[in-house]
Amino acid sequence: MDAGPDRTLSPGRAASLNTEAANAAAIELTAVLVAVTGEEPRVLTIQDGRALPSGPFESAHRTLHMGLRAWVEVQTHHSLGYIEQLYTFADRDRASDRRLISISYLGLTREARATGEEAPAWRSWYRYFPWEDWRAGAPALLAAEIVPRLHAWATACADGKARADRLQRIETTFGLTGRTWNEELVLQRYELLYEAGLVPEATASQPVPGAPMMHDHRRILATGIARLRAKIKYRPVVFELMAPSFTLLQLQRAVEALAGRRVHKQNFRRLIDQRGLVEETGEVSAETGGRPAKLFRFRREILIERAVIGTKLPLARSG
Amino acid sequence: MDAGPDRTLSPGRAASLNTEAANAAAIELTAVLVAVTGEEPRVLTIQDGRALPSGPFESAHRTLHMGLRAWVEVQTHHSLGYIEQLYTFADRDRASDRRLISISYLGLTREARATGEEAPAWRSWYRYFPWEDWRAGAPALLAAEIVPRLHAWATACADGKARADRLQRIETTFGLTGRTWNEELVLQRYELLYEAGLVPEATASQPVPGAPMMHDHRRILATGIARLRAKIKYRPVVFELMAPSFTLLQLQRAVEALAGRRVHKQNFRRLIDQRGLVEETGEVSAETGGRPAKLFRFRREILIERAVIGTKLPLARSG
DNA sequence: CGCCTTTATGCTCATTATGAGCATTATGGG
DNA sequence: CCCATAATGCTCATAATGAGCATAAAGGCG
Repeated sequence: MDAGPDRTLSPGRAASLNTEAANAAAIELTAVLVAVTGEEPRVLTIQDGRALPSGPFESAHRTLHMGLRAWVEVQTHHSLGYIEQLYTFADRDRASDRRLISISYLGLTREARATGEEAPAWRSWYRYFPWEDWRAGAPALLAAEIVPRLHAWATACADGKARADRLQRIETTFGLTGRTWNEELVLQRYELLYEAGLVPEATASQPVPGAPMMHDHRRILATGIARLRAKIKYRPVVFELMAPSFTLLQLQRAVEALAGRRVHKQNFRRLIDQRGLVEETGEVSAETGGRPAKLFRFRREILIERAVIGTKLPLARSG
Repeated sequence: MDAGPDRTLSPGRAASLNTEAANAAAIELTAVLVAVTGEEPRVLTIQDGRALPSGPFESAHRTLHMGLRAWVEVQTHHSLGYIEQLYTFADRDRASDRRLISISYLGLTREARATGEEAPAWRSWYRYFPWEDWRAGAPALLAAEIVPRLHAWATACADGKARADRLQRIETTFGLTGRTWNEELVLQRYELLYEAGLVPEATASQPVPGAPMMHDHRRILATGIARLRAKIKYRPVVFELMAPSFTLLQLQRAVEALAGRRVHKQNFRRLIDQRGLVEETGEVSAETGGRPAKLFRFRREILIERAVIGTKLPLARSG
């Protein structure tokens, strides 16, 4: 968009000016497919966990949504309960100067045997972001390694103003000194680490723990996790990750897996039935270890009954 | 994405398979630029209000954000305070079977003389969505025309199940029979009207009031309005639309203009200063008609102090 | 000048939402 | 029968939210 003041961008001129752009750009779709299995949030990967499933943009389907949905259902043998566009990355490629347009999607499903030549596999997303799992308290990794190294990076900054800014960002995104941990800042934390040269994608030397991915796939994954962590608080999307019937504790564990933190059990239950999100199936599950738990199912009707509802998480410090 | 089960989408194969796709797709950017002037939410349009500024995707800038920002600043002579990606539409064009990729952005700024050969002009967004302005109560248009015609459309449906679904959607998206109006459902309402054939974009006969736009620009605008209405409730973005100093009533009017509804004055003030979003400039404005109002400025520091803050609107039925 | 209109501000109150605990109830396993 | 493990039921204190009432400060006007 180099248009000067007299070169208004307009649909009418798009066709004629577009030739160069269309030839210079490559388009691909990238999917962040999430499932929760055994209290772990998992993401579908390929290439031995080094990439998200993605590919060229070509489809007989009328919309991207429909194309993606069809593809995922073939891959996972499960219907894709929920799908949402994440972000379109269209930055000029540093190497080739070619423009790569990457349209990313977030999809929620249930885990199944994925098949394909690229060895698709479900992996816990905390493999890529170990510092994001606070379910057992603050990860030791943070105080032991990440924060000191971030501080070192900030302090090494010559310019005083920039140094103060960096310190400020570290404090807020990682919830230090009095501030609280905000589980939604997944992307900001990753980008800070990237900027500080502490991830393999940015540097070769001495990265912080956490498996890397090809291209900017870890950034896309961070975007997906952040979006999902925000979304579960006001939309009943967790249910797309659950079996048809489940106990309230199973539901709670799924939420905790996604949020990376514990919630207060009784308050969680209060909230769930206040909103009328579930109904009893009439059966109970005896496999819980203690008193048998009632089984519930999601009241899918409410998706149409109310357009926007809340499933706010009652967040707590302890379990 | 016609990939069968054994044709995993992968980055590695993207380049080779991509040729056809790249040639078949045209890429353009579309901007929803918003300002608030004289208690009206306004959007920058071209072509006598029939289109949003948009154009081919070609830029010397490294990222789309940067390119868009530079372009808008040249056009509006104002810095673009806030910019965010809205959505990427990439549906197969009904006419040409060519794929048109349209990446849309939402930008907040302040109104200025826009110049250009396409006659850019700021227009109230309620020109395009007259039913979305509830500041003076429910628009008469709704009960008089829209709802009856939607009901007629639903009732004309032969299939009983589909008819019930349509009625249900009408009730919830328009907040009928006991439900309350949800100002965030801008897109859903527009799409319902589109489906019912009540907008000029979908049909030639007897559309409902509300100016149409070329292509799917009114849909993009609806997306932008919806996003902004949601955002002002938890992010202090309104300030990007304000002059450097303002009275609390001016701030409130801006929020009301965007939300399309009135808020409770005292509660609004309580909330604003609870969050510490503003500070007094020390001056007062005498042009308010009554008692002079203190002038405030946005405490821009808080954008870094806290990563996520709330500017929840205290919504009320009356002013 | 005193009254009225208009807007700015300060405060109170009822209700609801949220964060934390305590207590009791079922089951299966020593 | 005692225990550990969960599932559930309830209570309480505090914060957040929706509505009003009351007072203060200007300008316009008879």
